[in-house]
Amino acid sequence: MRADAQRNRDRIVEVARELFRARGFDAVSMDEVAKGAGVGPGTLYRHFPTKESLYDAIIEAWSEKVNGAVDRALALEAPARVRLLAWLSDYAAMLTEHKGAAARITGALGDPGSPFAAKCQTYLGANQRLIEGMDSALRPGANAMQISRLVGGVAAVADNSELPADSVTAMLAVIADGLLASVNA
Amino acid sequence: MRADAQRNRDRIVEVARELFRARGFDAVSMDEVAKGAGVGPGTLYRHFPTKESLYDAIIEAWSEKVNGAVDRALALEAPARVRLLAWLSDYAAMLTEHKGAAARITGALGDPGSPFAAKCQTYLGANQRLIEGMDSALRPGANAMQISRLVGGVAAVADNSELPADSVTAMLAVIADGLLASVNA
DNA sequence: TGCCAAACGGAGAGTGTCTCCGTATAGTTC
DNA sequence: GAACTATACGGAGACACTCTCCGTTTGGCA
Repeated sequence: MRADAQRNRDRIVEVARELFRARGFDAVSMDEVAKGAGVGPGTLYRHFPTKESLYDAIIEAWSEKVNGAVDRALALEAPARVRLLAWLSDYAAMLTEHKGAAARITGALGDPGSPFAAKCQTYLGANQRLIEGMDSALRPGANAMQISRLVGGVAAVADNSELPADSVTAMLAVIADGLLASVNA
Repeated sequence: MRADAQRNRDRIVEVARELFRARGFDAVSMDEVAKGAGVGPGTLYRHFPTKESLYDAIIEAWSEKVNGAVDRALALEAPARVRLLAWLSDYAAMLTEHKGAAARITGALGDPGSPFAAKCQTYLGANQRLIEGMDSALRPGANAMQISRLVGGVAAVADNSELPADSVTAMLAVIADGLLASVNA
């Protein structure tokens, strides 16, 4: 890649990350990103053929964080409930870090054609590792996809309504206890 | 209201309901609704100043269904878990009846300025009635808003990903068991 | 220095929500 | 039934957005 192209790409990602974080995916227009980065719309679309692909580039680094969070949760010397809740909280926090991300990523969980497909695989894999690491303390039937969707739902609602952290924690606690419940009916 | 205006309004609502149900809120344009109802865009906007207000008119009748569902759940001669799950399932089913509704309504839960504010009050009231009718079988801290959001989150994910009914039921079961869990940590 | 593949950027196509305003008509009054 | 007026109609178009095309510019190399 030519030096000027690399420079422009970097500036676009930087500007877009800040704009998306502050105001959310939908509320920021591509023209705005282009103007903020000092390039024309054509240049922006040369680097990122769709708005979603730009978004994907922005959350690139997340995947790495995910596995770290699972490792931390599994390494805790604590009851299953605490370890589970630690992971769910980290997971939800990562999903709500960027406005609009939770709904978008959770919606892409079952769609191999999505631009986020690779990230979804990382997430699902992380949940799978957690399940295996917890040695069937979870209810029968609990699986990575289900957990991802449950937490994704909570995160999407939290993001959408800008809920305070303790509301989110309380909802995640309900889910954690539900996942740990021995089904009795 | 003049007779022709009433006729047009009725036709618009009828056409829009069918279009929204089939293809979802975002995928249907107002021009399309206008054309389908045989009126001009100006007429459509005369009756419904925003797209959301049209949506609100369409889901008008829902509120009545909600209280019926609570009554049915409370009247069941069955363990708390069964009654709770019955209500959560009904609630989620109503939210996913129209594509896009779950996220929209759940997002409006805490926003008094939303066009859906009245409907949200109905939903919250229904959940409150359920809580009171279940005589504190629920975990401490569970409240109408929290339950609405939890179920809304599941419904939004289900709607977004077009999940089969049994997946939704499984997720609601997790939430129901979580809500019934005696918090032990 | 000259070349050219690569990158740039802006005009504009296509689509969406919503508005303005001249025209048509329902309902009332004589 | 005719005239009148408030009400409703409908389409052109303003404005915003995503994304494309293509003539122009420029970085990197021989």
